[in-house]
Amino acid sequence: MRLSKRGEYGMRAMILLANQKAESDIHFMQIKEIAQREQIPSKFLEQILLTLKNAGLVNSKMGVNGGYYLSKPANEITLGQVFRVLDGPLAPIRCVSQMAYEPCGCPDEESCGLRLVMLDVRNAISDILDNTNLEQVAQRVENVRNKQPSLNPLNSDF
Amino acid sequence: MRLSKRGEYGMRAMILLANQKAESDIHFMQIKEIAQREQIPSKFLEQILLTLKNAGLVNSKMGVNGGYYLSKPANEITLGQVFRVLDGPLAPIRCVSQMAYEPCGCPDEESCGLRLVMLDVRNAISDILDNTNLEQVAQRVENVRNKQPSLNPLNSDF
DNA sequence: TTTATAGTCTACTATTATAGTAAACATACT
DNA sequence: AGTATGTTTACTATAATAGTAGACTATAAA
Repeated sequence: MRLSKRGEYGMRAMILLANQKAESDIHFMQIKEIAQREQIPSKFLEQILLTLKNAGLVNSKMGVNGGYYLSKPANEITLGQVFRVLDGPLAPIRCVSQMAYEPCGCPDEESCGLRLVMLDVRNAISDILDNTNLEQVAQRVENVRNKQPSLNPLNSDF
Repeated sequence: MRLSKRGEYGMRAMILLANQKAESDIHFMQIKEIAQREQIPSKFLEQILLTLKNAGLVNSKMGVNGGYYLSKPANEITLGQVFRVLDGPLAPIRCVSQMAYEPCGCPDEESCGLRLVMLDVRNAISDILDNTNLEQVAQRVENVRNKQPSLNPLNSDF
């Protein structure tokens, strides 16, 4: 589980799209606007959104006033899904991956200490990302924005 | 958190060294032997062990009957330490890294939804790797080996 | 004191992933 | 018809990964 730039940009774009959806029901958001608001190179973002579209997570409309939008309600898209599309398996090592298992070459997988621990890690990651959807993230963002208008910028609990 | 081949090989070597230490008090284990038992290219393993030595996690003795051994008791070396030496920060993204923080370029870090979630992920990973030491891994391996003597047909103990 | 053994160090290579850029093309609204 | 938008293909530069090769150095036993 390491987030590449592609993954980071794609996740941020999806979260932004989820926020938009909450505001007006179907808003076509253009690459240029997303790129500007999230500080992402727009040509790179183009590739990323295309990948997400091919995976069925977003749709788009061409032409004037076109743009991108989530293909499903925000609460039906998990961060795990987005991550897997852009950065592959959640597992830190293939021998504990659910979606892309491969033997790693250790002499005995059953009693491989590394594998036992990494399986725990994979499950911990999955517990978070597969159980967090875009709506929940958008909600968290809003909570932070509302609850602290002017307190200590380093403190995130109040 | 993604384990490279370097990381995987290094972790497996460390776990093997931890097992050896339990058996005879100071046993110098040679690169060749580790490479053979763990199926690791020995020239690559050489580099990895050197890195671990420079980080102070193992020591070595040159010459006839030389080899490598853990520089500290197995219960004082965590998987987190080994991982960081070979594969860098645990965090999936730099903006939530404790050891190698860097801003990621989002417009407002405080209210970045991605960052909030990734911080949870980082902490979940750290909870496991920074609280698991080589002795515990060795113990887990032994438990598996003892408790299932003949279930797995690939088991090489019989 | 020679010799075999074992780690050390410096270079080099091949492949893949990352992070883009550029330009032609297709579609849809006015 | 023209313009704004997404689509597709092709290209590039840099870095990381996964090694390999070979010379060098230290140790201990014969």
